[in-house]
Amino acid sequence: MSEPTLRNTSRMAEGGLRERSKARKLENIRRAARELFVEKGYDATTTRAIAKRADVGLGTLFTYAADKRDLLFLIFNDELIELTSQAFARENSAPALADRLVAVFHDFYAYFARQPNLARFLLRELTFYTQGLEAHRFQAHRDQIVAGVAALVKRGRADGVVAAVADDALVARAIFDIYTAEVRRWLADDGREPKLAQGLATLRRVLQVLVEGLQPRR
Amino acid sequence: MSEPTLRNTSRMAEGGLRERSKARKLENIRRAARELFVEKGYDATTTRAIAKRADVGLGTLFTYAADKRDLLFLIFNDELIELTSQAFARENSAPALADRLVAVFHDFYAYFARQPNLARFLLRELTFYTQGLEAHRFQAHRDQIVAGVAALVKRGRADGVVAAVADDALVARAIFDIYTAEVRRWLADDGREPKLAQGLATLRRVLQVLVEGLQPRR
DNA sequence: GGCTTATTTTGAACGTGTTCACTTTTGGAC
DNA sequence: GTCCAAAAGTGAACACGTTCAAAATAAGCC
Repeated sequence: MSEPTLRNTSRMAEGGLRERSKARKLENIRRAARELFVEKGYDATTTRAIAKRADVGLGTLFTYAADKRDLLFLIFNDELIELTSQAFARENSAPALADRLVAVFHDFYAYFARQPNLARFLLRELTFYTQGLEAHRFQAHRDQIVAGVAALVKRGRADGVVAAVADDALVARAIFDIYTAEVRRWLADDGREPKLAQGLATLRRVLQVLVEGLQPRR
Repeated sequence: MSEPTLRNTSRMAEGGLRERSKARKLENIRRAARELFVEKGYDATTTRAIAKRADVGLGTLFTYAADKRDLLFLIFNDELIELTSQAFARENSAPALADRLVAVFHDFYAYFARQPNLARFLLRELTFYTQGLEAHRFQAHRDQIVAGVAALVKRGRADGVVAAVADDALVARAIFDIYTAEVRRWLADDGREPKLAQGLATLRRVLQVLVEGLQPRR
């Protein structure tokens, strides 16, 4: 009665009906959440509204994301990862290290400037973001940025523009620290519309302090 | 009929009944909130519990603080301001600038290590904290820390341990950027109990990168 | 004292994020 | 096709932060 061949065929069926419908639901949720977050902002978007627009039950949301914050990163992790690979892909050989760094961070600044309100929530919610289905992915992304900066530093040594005593990872850490602090300050300062050029100019000035160092020349 | 003298006396009466009872209520709320935040943490403490312990109505809370976050800073602004003046008051003339800086930030690290869970919330909630009755006080406190660091840098120039091209304020900003980023990382990394010595050692290493600079010596 | 006005207090009511006991759907065995 | 266990979906229910119209209280004036 049972036909092994047919059974196999139906079994595989592009991952099965279940998986396909799960993927479709996830995509619906993604789209609905992105639209609403961008339209109304993070706080003003309710989980009920997301569920309604995605055409799923309210409870279903929380099988795809641990909580509302996780829902935010479900969306923006993708964009941030894409953004990071773009930022580091571009060739970049300015004579000054500070300019090479600013060129990389420019992409992040531009991305945040496009949606400053949402960016503020991103930066706020990522603080001590360790629990949640998307949290690990975000942490990995973060490490990748630091690794990219470290690679840039290494290349800088080869080019003779970097001659730090500390190892590349530690230098990258100092650079990343300054970036994270400055991007926060930039978005906090300019109450409503942050100016891209101004933010990058300030970032460059502070990075330049790091490049030059503080101690007297011997 | 009316006696001017008496009228004046009753009018002043140590600020009047109303003001005294307001001050007493505020003190009750402060105490209740501090106890509960320390006992149970920020999230687990409900505004209803604070109101109950302070022996006031629920709505009354929100005439003394704009929201729950503001309630947190109503308490910790006092401690942080006190902490800051202590941290900068101590005499401090180590030969290396990095050590002078670490000595200042040591007090902050120690304070956070004492209550790491609450510290995480403080650092999380202070991101883009501009609205609320206590927000302005907090921002002022923040500026005071940066100003203190700038003064320390200035003293460093006099002692010959600092010879940066950039002005003091900019140098202080770079230092403060590294501090804020590192203290966050420290509290995030060590899942449960952050190690004070380890955190300070890491901070020192990153600050040392700034001191030494990145560019080749000529 | 009484009377009026301004200030302060209050908790019921609202909208929210999240949970969980229950229902529905699916995949596979016979 | 029929059945069963497992997986996925669901919304009523809960606990919470916050608001606001109404009540209570204090101040000032005669």
